[in-house]
Amino acid sequence: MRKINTRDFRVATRSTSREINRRIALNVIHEHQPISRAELARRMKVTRGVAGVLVQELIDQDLIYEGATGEAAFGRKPTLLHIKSHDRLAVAVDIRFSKTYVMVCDFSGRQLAVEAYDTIFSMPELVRDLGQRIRRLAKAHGTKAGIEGVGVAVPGMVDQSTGRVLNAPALGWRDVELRKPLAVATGLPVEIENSGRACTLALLLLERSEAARPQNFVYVGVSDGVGVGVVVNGELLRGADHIAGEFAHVPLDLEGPRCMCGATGCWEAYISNLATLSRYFGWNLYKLSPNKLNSRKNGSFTVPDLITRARQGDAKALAAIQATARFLGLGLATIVNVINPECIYLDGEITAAWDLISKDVVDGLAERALTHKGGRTPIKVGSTQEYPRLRGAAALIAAPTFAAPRVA
Amino acid sequence: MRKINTRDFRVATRSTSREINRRIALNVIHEHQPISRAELARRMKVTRGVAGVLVQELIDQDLIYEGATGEAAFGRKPTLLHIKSHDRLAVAVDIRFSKTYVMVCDFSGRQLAVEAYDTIFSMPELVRDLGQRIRRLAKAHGTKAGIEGVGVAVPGMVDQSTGRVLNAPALGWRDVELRKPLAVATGLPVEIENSGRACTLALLLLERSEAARPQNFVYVGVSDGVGVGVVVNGELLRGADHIAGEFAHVPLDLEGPRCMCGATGCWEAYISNLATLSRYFGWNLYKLSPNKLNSRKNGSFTVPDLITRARQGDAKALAAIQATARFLGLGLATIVNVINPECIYLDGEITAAWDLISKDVVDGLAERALTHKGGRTPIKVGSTQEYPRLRGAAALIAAPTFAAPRVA
DNA sequence: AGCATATTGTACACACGCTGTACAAAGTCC
DNA sequence: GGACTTTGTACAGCGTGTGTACAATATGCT
Repeated sequence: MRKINTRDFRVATRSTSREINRRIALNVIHEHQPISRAELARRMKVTRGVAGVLVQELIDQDLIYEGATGEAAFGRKPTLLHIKSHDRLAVAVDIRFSKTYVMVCDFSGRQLAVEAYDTIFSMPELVRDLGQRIRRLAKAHGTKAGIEGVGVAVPGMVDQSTGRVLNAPALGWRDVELRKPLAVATGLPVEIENSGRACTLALLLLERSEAARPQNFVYVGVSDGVGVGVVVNGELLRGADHIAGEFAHVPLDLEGPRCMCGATGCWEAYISNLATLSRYFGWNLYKLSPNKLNSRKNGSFTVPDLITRARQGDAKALAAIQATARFLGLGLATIVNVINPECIYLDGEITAAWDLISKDVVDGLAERALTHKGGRTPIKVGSTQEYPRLRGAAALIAAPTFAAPRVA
Repeated sequence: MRKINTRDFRVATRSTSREINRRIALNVIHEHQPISRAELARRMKVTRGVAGVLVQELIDQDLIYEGATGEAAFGRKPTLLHIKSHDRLAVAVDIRFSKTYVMVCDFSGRQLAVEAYDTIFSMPELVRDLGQRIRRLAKAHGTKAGIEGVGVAVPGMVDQSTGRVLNAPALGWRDVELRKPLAVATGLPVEIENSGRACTLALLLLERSEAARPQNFVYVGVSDGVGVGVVVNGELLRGADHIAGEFAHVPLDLEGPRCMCGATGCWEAYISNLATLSRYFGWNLYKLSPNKLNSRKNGSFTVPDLITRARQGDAKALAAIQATARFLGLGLATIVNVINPECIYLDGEITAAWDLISKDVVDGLAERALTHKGGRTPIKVGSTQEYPRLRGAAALIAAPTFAAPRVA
């Protein structure tokens, strides 16, 4: 039951129905490709005539193509339709504290080239360097259609409408303009987004492996920080200023350990990789300044190393991981009580130890979930794909193709 | 950018455009009534011809009517259109720990009759009694069109799709079926909803006083418990099992005071009326059992009394109220960081002391808000209407008239 | 080979809905 | 009374889904 926005609505014209149905057809083809016109018509519950017209228009728009002839037990054999994603290219950029990754890929996420190098933090230099790399990569790998855009994933809060990075403590950025200068330097459309939310977009709009992907889910990526993306009714929750979904800084305890954001007791301060390592090494996060927190992350001992020790029988290592797991579950309970998603996608280094921690996570979740069913919200662990952040960045460019047209 | 649900979509038919535009017209008329066909056409940016047809259909559906002739400086005078709400009636029910309220009202929320009586907690009796009252009221006040439905607001979690009350600790209900038996007892359609969310629906879809009502906002009602309703993109956040938006039980401190829900440290346990009174009287909520918590609420000394004492110079009373205000603000910060609404509607007894507490609330909010702008999210205080919960209950019946048609 | 059967894909008449133009109705100003 | 303005309706035109018909293609059986 959605309210019509009486100050910003779209009246239906005589081409609105076609726009809607064309987009539905594209999504059905995307999910069930390869698929024939007749099968499309059955799934859409329209006549084959209309399906044929919709398909022809999508072919004219270069969004799909006719592939080989399919098999059928009886009757005329169908011509199968496919999404045209192989020769549509995007550049994906993932800027992290340690490294910056740049990838050229097609709209299905297939990698053509990947580069990684030490992140440049100062702003004019970063744009100049990144612009040169992207132009070089575009020249080397661009098809005749060229690169259609640059998607950038950043560990921080981004006003996606203006392309400004509002606050990225891990990079030391505050209210930095990035989209416009990078667009000028590359000559391409640029989209910037928080890395967790970019991953969420990739899950929502590009992933087609899992047939039953829900319209309401939450993505949680635990790494140096905690990135969260919320999908409500098939739409990424953005909020009034495009900064919604920051569950990472919801407190578990107002007087808890210091967080990189400056506050205390944030969920992130309990479950980030740094927090897990701190438990093992006995660092006192309550007394560290935000600057010193950052320097700790440069250590050579990582969470995967900690998991290895836990598997080798180091009881302290196991205890540290399981303590994180409990707090992870307690924070997920907040997400479940507030968003009530169909499922939660959990990603990050610590998920490699899922067999060791799943009980603690689920127990923590059930402990504070308000309903029995909420406490049993399915948690799907680990990304099947390499470079989830880069896929997310690419999704920023590729996803709008499949989005529903705005109506009413 | 919304994803099309490929397992549950609606293809546009040749009447879809008309459905969309008719509903837009209804909403524009609702917001700007009285309004002429020509003015409607200008606001919708369609020709007067189409507007005329849409209006005729809405008249045929008995949703609007032609009123008096309006004034104009030049030219032919317009016939003004109005929403037909006066002879469309609903019954609203508000079940609370202390009293149960029943109201007959029209679709604009205008009261025709109100009754209040001690709440019956046991289930077959409640339905029998309520059914009798509603049938009697319907007979006394029903027009020829009759009553169109019964809306019930309950302090607890409700699966609005099945009409079951999943958990209402204040009433001692757990997984209670209410909609179906009440529908049988009254012979009317019945809708059940959490009281905070019902109020939110009323704000979203019925209130037309405030021209600039946002599409993204949060309602927070502080009373015996804390009711929260979240509106995202003009739609009430419901979640997979219709239990989303429970910010009341997000913890401020995992080890905090005992809450009626059974957990500890919930926001509600810091800011409910009981929590405020406990601060003044020195009750230790950490050590009280949930049962005893309930009995405390029966006391004759209320928050309004406490506010009176604070205004009379009772420093302890003022301190208790302001401590609540600070925690109120800290919890609002979580809402702002997670939902990022355009504004927050705050209601409840304590808002009568807004002049005494606004600074503490805003300071608490700014303290943990992740962005400067988020920390300054406008807070709109107090309901202009009497019986906000009853208006919310009525909205359950009246609101669907104005909802956007589902498309794609 | 020839026919019945089944499925795919296209064509066409028709109904429905928005668009743009024209015009009658109604009222003000000079 | 005539020029002008605004409201409300009528109508031809075009876009789009609906339903039916039919050609194209392939299998199975006689």
